[in-house]
Amino acid sequence: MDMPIRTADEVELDRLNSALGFLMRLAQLKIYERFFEEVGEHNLKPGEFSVLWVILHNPGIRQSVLGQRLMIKRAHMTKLIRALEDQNLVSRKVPDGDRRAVEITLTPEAVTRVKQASQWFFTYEDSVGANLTGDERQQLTALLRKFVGLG
Amino acid sequence: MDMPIRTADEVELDRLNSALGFLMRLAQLKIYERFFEEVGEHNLKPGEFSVLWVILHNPGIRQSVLGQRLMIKRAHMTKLIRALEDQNLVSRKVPDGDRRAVEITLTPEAVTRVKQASQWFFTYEDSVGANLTGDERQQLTALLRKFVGLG
DNA sequence: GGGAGATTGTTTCTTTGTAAACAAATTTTG
DNA sequence: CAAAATTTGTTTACAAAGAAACAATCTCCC
Repeated sequence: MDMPIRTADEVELDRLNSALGFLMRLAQLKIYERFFEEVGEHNLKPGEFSVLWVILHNPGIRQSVLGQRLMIKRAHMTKLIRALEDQNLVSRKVPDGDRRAVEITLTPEAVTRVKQASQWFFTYEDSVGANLTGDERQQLTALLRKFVGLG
Repeated sequence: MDMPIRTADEVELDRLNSALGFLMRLAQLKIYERFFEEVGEHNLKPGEFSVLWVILHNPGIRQSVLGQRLMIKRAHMTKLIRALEDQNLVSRKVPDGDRRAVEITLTPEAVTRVKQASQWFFTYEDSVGANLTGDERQQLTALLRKFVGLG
């Protein structure tokens, strides 16, 4: 009857079961967890990789713009960029036009490194959602892209 | 030509555009951000609410099981529960059967409080994904539920 | 041209969550 | 049954991320 639950599967979530925010959080945690199981310490974390990837494809991008697109707060971006600079992966340049801003570029080493890292990164990304059919995966990415407003 | 990007919309994401993990992270951040815009400080954060909600529907649930279901690590769960206990929202009991475990129950005050909070919480949850059609929203939740292995 | 206000990045402080080592109780197994 | 291994929760130390206050620069508008 009122026996306390013993296993996670028996837990009653009630309305939480169809709450989008809740499901999304669970999904993201699951992905993140799997990432470290599969990829382990590849010395470039997913967050760092995506920052470097975007800089690779948008050389000279400004910190603020990078942050807006990746939803990283300015304060945090400062730390990320400095960490990358310390590893000699990016260089910062204050443009003449606007001396408040900072434009970021990859160092040559980083270009090589990121291209190489992209292999395992996207291999992993492709394996995410292996418990869905191809169609479902396709649908899911399309819906998410619309949801976050990426045309 | 090589003009640096100026606005977030122009940023080239390349393959990141269809990377499930990346999109999921973006989606979750967007939800979280909107949460605080809309709900503000409702003195119960989304994480706390979901913990309390699950305890409400599974009285006497064990910390470990709760953590497994909500993907909260044991160390963190300890802190969450203690914080809730300090607010007099939950009570802990070591069961006779297994003296390592801790069974959690809501206090009567918490029952009232959670039921009340559930009104704004689920109102918010329903508003998440307002830029999708009803069908799309439905699809998305179904896909996420399958993805995380619920039901 | 010269303030009023907005942007951009940094710094400092705090919150949130994880990792690793531990203690106590339980289960497994030889 | 007793030693070894596992589970459960806690503690301590640390990393990731955000908030608020700040300084420098730029934009707008009179």
